[in-house]
Amino acid sequence: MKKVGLKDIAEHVGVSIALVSYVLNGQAEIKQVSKENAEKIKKAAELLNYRPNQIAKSLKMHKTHTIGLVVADINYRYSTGITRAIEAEAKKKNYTVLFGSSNENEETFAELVDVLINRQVDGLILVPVENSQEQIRMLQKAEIPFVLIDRNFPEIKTNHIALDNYKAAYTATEYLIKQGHKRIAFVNYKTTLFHLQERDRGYLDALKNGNIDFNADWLQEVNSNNRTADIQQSLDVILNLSEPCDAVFFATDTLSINGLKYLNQLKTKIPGEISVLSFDESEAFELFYCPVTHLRQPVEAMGKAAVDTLLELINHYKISKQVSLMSDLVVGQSCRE
Amino acid sequence: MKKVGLKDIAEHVGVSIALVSYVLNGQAEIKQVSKENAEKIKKAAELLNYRPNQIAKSLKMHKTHTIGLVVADINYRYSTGITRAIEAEAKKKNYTVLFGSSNENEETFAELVDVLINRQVDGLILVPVENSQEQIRMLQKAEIPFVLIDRNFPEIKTNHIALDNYKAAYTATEYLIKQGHKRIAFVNYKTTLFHLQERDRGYLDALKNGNIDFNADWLQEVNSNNRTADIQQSLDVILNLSEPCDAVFFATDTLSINGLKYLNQLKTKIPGEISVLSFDESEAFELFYCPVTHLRQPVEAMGKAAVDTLLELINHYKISKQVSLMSDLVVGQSCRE
DNA sequence: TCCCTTGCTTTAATCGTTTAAAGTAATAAC
DNA sequence: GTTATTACTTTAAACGATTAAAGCAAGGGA
Repeated sequence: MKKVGLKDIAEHVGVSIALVSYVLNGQAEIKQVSKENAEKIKKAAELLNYRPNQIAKSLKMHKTHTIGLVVADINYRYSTGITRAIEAEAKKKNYTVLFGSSNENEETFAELVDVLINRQVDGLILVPVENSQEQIRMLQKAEIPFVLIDRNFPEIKTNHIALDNYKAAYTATEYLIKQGHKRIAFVNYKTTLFHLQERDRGYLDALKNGNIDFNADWLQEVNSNNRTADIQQSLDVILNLSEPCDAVFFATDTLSINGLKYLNQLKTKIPGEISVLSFDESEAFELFYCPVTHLRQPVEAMGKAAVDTLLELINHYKISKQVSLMSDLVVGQSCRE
Repeated sequence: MKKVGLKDIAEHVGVSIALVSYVLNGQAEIKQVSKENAEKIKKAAELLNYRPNQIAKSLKMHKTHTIGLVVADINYRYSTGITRAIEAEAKKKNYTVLFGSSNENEETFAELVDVLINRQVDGLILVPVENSQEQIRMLQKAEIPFVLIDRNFPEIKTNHIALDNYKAAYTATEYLIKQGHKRIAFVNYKTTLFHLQERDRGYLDALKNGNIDFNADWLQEVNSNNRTADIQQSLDVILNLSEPCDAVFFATDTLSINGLKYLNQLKTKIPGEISVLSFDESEAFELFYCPVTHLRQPVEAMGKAAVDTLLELINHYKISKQVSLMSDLVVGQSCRE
């Protein structure tokens, strides 16, 4: 079964290709196609099971109705959430999503962006990886519409959608203080990523405003390529201080999962011996013996905002938009009351 | 910054477009392009930062170097695993993956397949949903290269890659019997999907060959759109039989997670009061108080097999390939020793 | 001198669409 | 009875690449 094109329909009906195109694009009225022909053309298209060749259309129209999405790691819960949200929103707007996962790797990220551009995506939604500033600047110079999501670089002015990480971390820490915790640890990645540093800042400010004297041992930094061991070491430190911590706040879900696994191993009782609070949610929390109190990101809203912003950019509204969203604190039973 | 095309390079160097095309496609030798020009052209391409327009190329070549992937639900652990595997393998072969999630919905599935075909993907890798037989037959009639993965319809002869579900369920059940269990329940979805029915068959045959008299109450069927409640009811049944079950085998990870949550709620001790075995793994198992014994699917091998098979089909080798893979039994501590 | 290679380059058709612009009857206006 | 208008329809040039086929010098052989 060979592909049927406009030509086939035109021949079948006995009119020109142009007429067929007009009718099938809903321009029958404006181009004053006779009702008779319009009818015949529609029937023939149906009969021959015509599928427009989007490739040809894209070439002519300089629009592919495709947006490219690069997430940091498809294995993150955040990634599947945001992918789903973006896909759903894009579909509503009649766009297709081409997507890839950089696995937090700079080269892979650059490659993916390249592939997507070569495929003529109309725009990009990106979760940038560490040290991808040059790549981002390149996109700006090339005037390719894009919006950053989840993360951004404060030194580069971009359109981006992100959580108010400072406030989120602040709120969570404040919550722990209100619950009566006096020695709150924070486990974060050692990173140059702004959004994670903001979480540090929120944590520290909340302590200060809560009149808690910060002890440098409380802020533990984990190296992402030595995660498991580093987390264990971090927890060993905060549990064995002369005054051990009574709460630990993990800066991401991956940190939480690893941390909780180790705490399980140590048979540390939660929240009896230590309270636990996590940034981001995880499917794994569902089966933990006590529901983990965590910050939930509004992925649907983020996805929608990202797609909306990108489409505005694509449609040549020269806009500058920085959307900052709030997280919800989902109270479980992993923090002392 | 406007897009640079072959024309721009040609003008810059002062040659024809054809020459540029030859050189940039590595046909310099065979087309006997002078070294001088070849050199100049390559330099100019670099200088102007030329990116070939894949759309135009695709239109001419009738090949997009894109494969379409439709998974059942991006939230399944299996989906992210297989997506990753397929992406990686496709990348090696220089193909891009366009993907979508049907959310187990028949219409969404059909729509996605349609969109992908309109985008002229070279072929499709599909996890078909229930009642999508017509859609599959349509693809065969249209001679569109595709391979089914994870699931297939025995009544339609297709190329497919799937687990040997019968053997996997058989092996797992046999394992439970060897561990001394006498009353083994199996919780599965109520479904017409062949691969899930095969799991039933494996379970039943293992019981028979293990000389265990099957009790109809042991095989519980859950309605997927009333999952939570149905699972609870199922567990209530098997736990409250005059002779309660001493093991429960869940047919999928989603069933396991829901089941374990309920067992947690009931404070049923695992494996003390009941042993648990799960098909598929889940991130959630990591934080369960005892590691869950489960069957692990070889997603990497499946992804590779799917891509390989599809590319063979695309390259006009008219093949018929049904790949059946084995799962591993990952022994945890959720089954009585 | 004429023709045939050889070595290199250009011309032009093509892929399947879109869409200005031009063409063509029939009807209306003067 | 011309000319204008209306109501359609077709022509043909794009879009940016690929690639047969044709073109064109310069050198070699007769």
